[in-house]
Amino acid sequence: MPPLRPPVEPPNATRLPHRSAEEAAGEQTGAGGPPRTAATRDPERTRRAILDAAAAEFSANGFGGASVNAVAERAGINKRMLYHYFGNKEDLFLVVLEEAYADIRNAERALSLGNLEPVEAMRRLVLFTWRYYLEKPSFVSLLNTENLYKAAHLRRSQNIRALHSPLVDTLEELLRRGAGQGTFRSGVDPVQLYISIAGLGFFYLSNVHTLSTIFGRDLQSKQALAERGEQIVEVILGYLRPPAAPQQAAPDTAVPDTKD
Amino acid sequence: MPPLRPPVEPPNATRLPHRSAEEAAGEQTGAGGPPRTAATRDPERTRRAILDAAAAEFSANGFGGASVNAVAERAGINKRMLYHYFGNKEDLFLVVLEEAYADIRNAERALSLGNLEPVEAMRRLVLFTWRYYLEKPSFVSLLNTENLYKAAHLRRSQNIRALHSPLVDTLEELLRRGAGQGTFRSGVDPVQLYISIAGLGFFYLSNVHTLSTIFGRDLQSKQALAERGEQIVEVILGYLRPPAAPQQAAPDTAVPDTKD
DNA sequence: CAATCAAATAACCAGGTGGTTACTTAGCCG
DNA sequence: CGGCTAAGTAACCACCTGGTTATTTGATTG
Repeated sequence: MPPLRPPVEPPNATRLPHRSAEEAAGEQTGAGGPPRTAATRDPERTRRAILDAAAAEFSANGFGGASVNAVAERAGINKRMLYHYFGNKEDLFLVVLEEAYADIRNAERALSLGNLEPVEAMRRLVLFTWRYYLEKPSFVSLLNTENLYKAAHLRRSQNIRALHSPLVDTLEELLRRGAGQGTFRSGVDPVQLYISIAGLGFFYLSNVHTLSTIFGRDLQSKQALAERGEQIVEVILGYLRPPAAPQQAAPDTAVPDTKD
Repeated sequence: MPPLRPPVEPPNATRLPHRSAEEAAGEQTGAGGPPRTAATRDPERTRRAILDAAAAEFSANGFGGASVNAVAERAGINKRMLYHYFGNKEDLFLVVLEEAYADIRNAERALSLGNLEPVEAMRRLVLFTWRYYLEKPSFVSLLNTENLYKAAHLRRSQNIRALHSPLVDTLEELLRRGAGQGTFRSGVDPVQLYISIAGLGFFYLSNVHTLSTIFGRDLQSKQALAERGEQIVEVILGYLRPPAAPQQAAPDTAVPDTKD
């Protein structure tokens, strides 16, 4: 009896043919004898195919539920190659995780929040974070899986911490600027704030299936998702408004505009 | 080679001896022949032992990573009994989930928020939610696992939805009271708000291992946890403050609540 | 053009998987 | 007390698991 696995909706197009259409075009591929081995060797493409397949498999089934056999099949490669390139299941998972983190932090940096007006910068960061999770559900799932294992893999990573300090620095500077001009309350911890920004979206998406079920309401509809994005912005900016009794208003630009 | 499993810290005391101390006391247990079968039959205790063991196993390893052999071992019962009482792995998981939900909703109801002043009631709900997750990490883990499977088990549950409507009703009434007396902004959707309250704590705890790693900061210390609790209260109550320019203050109680 | 080494393959391994078959035994009820 | 059912046990099953062994083959390089 096959082990239960989470549902896979589309016949997932992640399994790449080992050869591109271009390359195969110049030869008689179909009619001839059975091509036992791939005609061309391409370590880079093989590596990429394994990583993509692994990301899909791990995020779909969790670490424990994922099967290296299935990864190899998805990638269209021999299982032995997976061990050749990545050593074992755990090391493969770590590489997938590291890539996922690098991707989001790079996209974040591209926002160039330092050049924007604080409220606008914050709004963009919040919406970016929400939309990133929305567009990359595999990222959400991978993090959940890794936390089930108490970050055992990630903790072995070398450069993970350096990857994240720029984010904290940016946020810190943003909060300082906002507080200086009186549009943000002061004394906000950037790490706590980031966890709030992330959590308001992450939890919604990560738990959308149970939440939809218990509240009897489709939380994945286009409208519901758009509403949630707005909601998160409102919560964060609403929280960041300075308290009614102004702590220390800056003499010049200190108009407490609660725009939006 | 044994399959990788998430770490288990203490030699988990969840495995109950099949017989209570009282019962065993009245007999010569130790010296005699090898007691092949339990001297007493107790379906209720067996059922309970299986459920407790299953909750521990599922939350520690996820659904896919959990092993029914391990559940039986933890519970100190023969695996066949597990199938006798619960049918199969999936049905067992569903019962565990239903129990977990019933527990939190019952505890919530016991708060009697209807009798409290709105701001105080909200503060208590927020802190209760945070502390519940904190004290029952297995609940957090179970929900994550169930969402990996797109709530396939929970969706088959009959009475799950009825279990949650009182929560929404309570929150709705709370928001109406608060808006009526001008301490909360109006037009807040109770479901969105609850997801925010839950998410601010759930995400922190669910992802505490990766977050601690990437930010290089122990987010599980007593102090950090206390700070987070305060933070969540601040974010929610900060958000709920009415906007600076009062929208339309109701002279009496006739607040045009745009509920939903 | 032979040597070399990485890329790739197929077949295999011990042990774990969810689930079952065949059986024994305790306790209740007529 | 006899019989029946539910509680309980041990051994087993086919299949899947992560990982390996032994081998072939493509491409580069001296």
